[in-house]
Amino acid sequence: MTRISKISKSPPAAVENVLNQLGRNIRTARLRRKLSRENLAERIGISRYVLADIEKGKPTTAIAAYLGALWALGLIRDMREVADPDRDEEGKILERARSPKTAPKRRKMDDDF
Amino acid sequence: MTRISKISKSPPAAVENVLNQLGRNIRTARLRRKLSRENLAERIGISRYVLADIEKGKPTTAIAAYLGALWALGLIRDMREVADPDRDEEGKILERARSPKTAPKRRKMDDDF
DNA sequence: CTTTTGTGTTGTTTTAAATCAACAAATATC
DNA sequence: GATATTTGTTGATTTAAAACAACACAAAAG
Repeated sequence: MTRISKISKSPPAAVENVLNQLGRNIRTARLRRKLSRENLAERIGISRYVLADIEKGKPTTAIAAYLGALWALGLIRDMREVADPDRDEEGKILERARSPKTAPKRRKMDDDF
Repeated sequence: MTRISKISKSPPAAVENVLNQLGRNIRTARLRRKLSRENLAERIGISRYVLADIEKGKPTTAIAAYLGALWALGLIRDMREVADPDRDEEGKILERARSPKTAPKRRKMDDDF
């Protein structure tokens, strides 16, 4: 936000779709649990306006607000596998390939620190 | 965000863990693909500074930036199942239960519009 | 009908997110 | 060794996200 990024101003279709779907899913989960926006927003620690933005799939909203919604709804577990290195088959192949000069590669460790 | 939300200032452990893990996963995927921060950031449409924040798991960064990173790395598909109503067993049970007075319930439709 | 609750909208204020520049440090490449 | 690239950090600027108030409307409850 602020100095709004290109990715937020006009996200690629794939990102926009995920965002809209996520917002609708959060709304569905809220209604199923018979929670009002105000009620759920309070549990998350945000205002009802931000929760409304989330349900609309607003791109510029802080990721913590989205994750907080999932958490408050008991759905945060769904995030655990996202981008899991063990499931990143393409990445594993690229790593295994290790072609002599694909790019500058600088860090010795790949996993973390 | 400004007027920093409680959820961003001090996220619950579950949210913080997901955030840190997600950042590390994105970093791992980037390194496997031998992309520099600047290179990947350009593809995403953000600055290298924001990508650095993402890899650190910064809570206040726009969700579109995170999703853009996943998209640019070919990992956006992992987001499609998050909070999927079909998988929300607890929500389905609550909906089926329909106890006489659990909350004010206001909207007729539960799925979307 | 009246009251209550939930939601949508608009405008205002606050304030920190995103960017950029410049430098230092680390790593890779030659 | 020297050079190029990547990354980290710090400080300054820009600007829109988040909160808030106030209103209207819808739907449910009395």
